[in-house]
Amino acid sequence: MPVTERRTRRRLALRESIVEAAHAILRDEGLGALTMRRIAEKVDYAPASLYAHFENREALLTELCRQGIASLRVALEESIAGVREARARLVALANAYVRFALDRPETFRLMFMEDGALTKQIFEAVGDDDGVRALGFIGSALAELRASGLIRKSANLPRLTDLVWTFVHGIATLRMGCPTMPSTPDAELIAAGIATIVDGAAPRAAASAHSR
Amino acid sequence: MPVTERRTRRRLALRESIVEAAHAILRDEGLGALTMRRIAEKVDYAPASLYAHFENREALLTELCRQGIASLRVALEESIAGVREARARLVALANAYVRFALDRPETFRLMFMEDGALTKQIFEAVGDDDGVRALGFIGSALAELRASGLIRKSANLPRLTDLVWTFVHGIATLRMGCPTMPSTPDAELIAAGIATIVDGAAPRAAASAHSR
DNA sequence: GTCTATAGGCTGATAGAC
DNA sequence: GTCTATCAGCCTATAGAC
Repeated sequence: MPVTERRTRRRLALRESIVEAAHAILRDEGLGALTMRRIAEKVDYAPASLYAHFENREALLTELCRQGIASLRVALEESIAGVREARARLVALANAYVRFALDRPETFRLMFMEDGALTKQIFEAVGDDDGVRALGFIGSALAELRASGLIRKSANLPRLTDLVWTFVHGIATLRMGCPTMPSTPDAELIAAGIATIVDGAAPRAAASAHSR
Repeated sequence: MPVTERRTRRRLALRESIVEAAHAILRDEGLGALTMRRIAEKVDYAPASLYAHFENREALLTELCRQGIASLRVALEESIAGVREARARLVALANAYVRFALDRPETFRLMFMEDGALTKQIFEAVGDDDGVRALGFIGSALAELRASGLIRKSANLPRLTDLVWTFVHGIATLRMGCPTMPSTPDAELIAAGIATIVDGAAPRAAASAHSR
C-alpha cells in the first residue's frame, strides 16, 4: 500500500518540522517564548493541529531534550575524533561540553537545569545510546590513562569521572548564570582543572610529569 | 515627629512581610508560582497594593536575590566558624555551598541559574558586603594555605579560587538538574575534589603529604 | 496606602464542523 | 488532520475612588 506509506512519510515530515520550529524558537527566544501558538505560527498551522502530533507541550519538550542529548553526544564524539592522546581527549571533551552549553544555552538549560525529574527520565529512556555514552567518553579516556600507566592502578575511576564531569558542568553553569564571574578564561580553567585531576591520580613518582 | 516614625516603621514591617511571603512561596512552590496575586493573597492585601511597596515584580525578585546572597554568606561564614585548619575550612565551605543549594534550591536557582544579567547586577550592587566576600572565604583559605607552606608560593591563587568555585558549583547544579547522576556521594566528591586541588598546588616534594 | 475594577494581554487545551 | 471558536484560566500593571 504505497498510499498509506506516502501518508505516514508526510506525517513524519510534518512532525519533524514542528520539532524544528520549536528548536528554532528555543534557540532564538528561549524556553519562555516556546508556546504552542508560537510554534503553530512558525509552521503555519492552527495551534490545535499540533495536538494531532504531540499529546501536549511536555511531550514536545521531551523530544527537544532527547535531540539535545543526541547533539551533545555528537559534539563530544567529534571533539575527540583524531585526538590520540587520552589526556588531550579529556581536554577536548571538556571544551566541547562547555562550548555546547554556551552555543546552545537554552537547549542546555532544558536538558540539565530545568527539571531534574524530566532530565532523569530522559536519560533513563534514552538509555545507553546517547545519554550514558556521553559520560562514557570521559570514563574511557580515564581508563586508557590508567591502562597506559599515567594514572595509578588503584585510582577510583568512577569517582574520577564524576570529578571531571562536575568540574566541567560547573564551568558551563557558572558561565551561564554568572557570566563575568570566574575571571579565569574557560580554556585556561579547563586546562588547569584537567591537569590537576589527572596529575592528582598519577602514580606517586610521576606526579608532576605534566605539570609546570 | 514620632507619628511619622511609627508610620515608616509600620511601612517597613509591611514591606518585610511581603518579602517574607514571597520567600515562602518561592521556597515551597517555586519561581513559577511566585506571582503578585499569590503574594497579595498570602499577606491579605489587594494585588494592586503591593505596587506601593515594590515598583514591580522584578524589584521584588531583586530583593529576594539580595537576601539570598546574604544568607549564603552567613551560611558560609558559619560553616568555618571554629575550623582552624585552612584545608578543613575549604571542605566546610564546599559542603555549606552545596547544602545551601539543596536546602533552598529555588533561591539558589534565582540567584545563580536564572538570569545572568540580574545575577551580575546584584553582585555588583551588593558590592563587597556579601557577594564578593562569599568568594573571599575561599580565597582567604587558599591564601592561608600558601602562607603556611602547604601550597607553593608560585601558585596562581585567583585561578585556584576559580577552580574550587566552579567545581563546587558543578556539584550543586548537577545535583539539582540531574539528581541521581554523579553517583559519588556529595561528601566524598567534595573531599576528593578539594584534596585534588590543594595537593595539586602543593610544593613539589610535599605533593602527597595529605593524600592516601 | 489601600481598595475595586479593569485594561490588555498571555497560556494550554478541547469540542465539534469539515 | 486540520480548522474555527472557545473555555477557563493565568498574568502584570494601572486608573481612579476613597
